[in-house]
Amino acid sequence: MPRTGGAERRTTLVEEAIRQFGREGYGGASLDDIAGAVGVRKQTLLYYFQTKDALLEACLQAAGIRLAEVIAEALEGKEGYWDRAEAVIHSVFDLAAEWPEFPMFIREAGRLGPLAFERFADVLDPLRRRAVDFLRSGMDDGQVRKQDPAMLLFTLYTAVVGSLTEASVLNAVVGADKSRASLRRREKEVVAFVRAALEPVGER
Amino acid sequence: MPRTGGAERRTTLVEEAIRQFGREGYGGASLDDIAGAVGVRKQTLLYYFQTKDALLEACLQAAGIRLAEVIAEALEGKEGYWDRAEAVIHSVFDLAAEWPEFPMFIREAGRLGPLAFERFADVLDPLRRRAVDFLRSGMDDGQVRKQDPAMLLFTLYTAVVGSLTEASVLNAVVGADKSRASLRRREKEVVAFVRAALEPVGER
DNA sequence: AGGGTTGTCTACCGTCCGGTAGCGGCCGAT
DNA sequence: ATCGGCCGCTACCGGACGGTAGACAACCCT
Repeated sequence: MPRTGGAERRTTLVEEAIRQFGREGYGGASLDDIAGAVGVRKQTLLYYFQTKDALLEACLQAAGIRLAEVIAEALEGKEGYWDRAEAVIHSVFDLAAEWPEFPMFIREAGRLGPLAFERFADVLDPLRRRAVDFLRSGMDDGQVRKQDPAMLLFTLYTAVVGSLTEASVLNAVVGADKSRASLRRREKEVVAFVRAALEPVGER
Repeated sequence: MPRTGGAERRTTLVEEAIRQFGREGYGGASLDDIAGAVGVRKQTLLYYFQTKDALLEACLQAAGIRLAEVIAEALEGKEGYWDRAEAVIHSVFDLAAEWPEFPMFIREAGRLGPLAFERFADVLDPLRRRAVDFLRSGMDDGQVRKQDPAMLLFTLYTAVVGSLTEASVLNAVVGADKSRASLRRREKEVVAFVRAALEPVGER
């Protein structure tokens, strides 16, 4: 009933949609529930986004922008190969701590097929290129183990996103707990793992 | 119309359900489609599995059994830490090559919550324990970098399953192709990555 | 004051989906 | 030959969901 004003309502709806798409999956989340969670009727949601697919696209773009911001901010003023890699991982874990459904949503985006994922990835493309160049020059400098840099980036991605999204597996394998402390432990593990995988022979 | 005989029909339905649950997700796959794909009506499916949930449970158990078989077979006659780890990864990639939806289904199982995942993981629990012991003794022997073995197993899991399921990401990051050769390349990458992450200081 | 725009609502539609009811054919045992 | 269970079918139900139509209220501009 209260009129909140267009732009604000839009972003609230997108944020809630990301939460629910992440938790329930795109198919599993209903417009009714998303709208209800922000205190509005489905038809109001459909006023802002003419179709469920349009809502998804808005979510994908918003997620891409948000992630790009977070990573760019983490890179500011960081020097040295390892500092930068660690800062990126840390920033993503921070984002996941404050917004647990965010990585889930990204994984769901991948599941929805390449077209959907591109909407998200396009925003991040400059960062992707930067990361590949970063890894390649690290290899040239002898600070990173030599390998295909794009493939390495993919593997790093899967390790980070996986450790943020596979809660059930974590529970079954390790005996999880959902506390923030546990998240930090996982971050440390991923950082150690990645560091070990990155460092070249004789660097330790 | 043709009567195929109970047990055979059951397994055919389960296999098709795993395919569709993997591709479309649990919510996205319909009983009509699953039944239709094996040439039978939905009501016949419901004759074998009284409810969609029961079908899911059968799939989870079947998937657990299948994976346990594949891994156990891969471990037969293998000696040495690295041979065994590599053999397990290879066997999982082989399974994924012949049945691409299988890893997708496992990931979906994780998404459906701890209860569902346990149905799958319980079958694998002996192997899980074996893997943890294996990693721990490798650490004691100085053949594996020291760390929390359960956590390490989790990270290995995410790296392998991630690289098998995040096709859209692979496409966006590397410029994918879905050929079998590309799968082998990814396997080599994961093996190299894991090896680098496992080996202790000064082992190279 | 009043007309257009913006935002939210009620009411409804068509479709799809999981699940129920119940019929009928095939087949082996008696 | 017939009877009972196994197996597959047609027909249907109730509910959920995405989306449409249109009323109505608040606000803004002139």
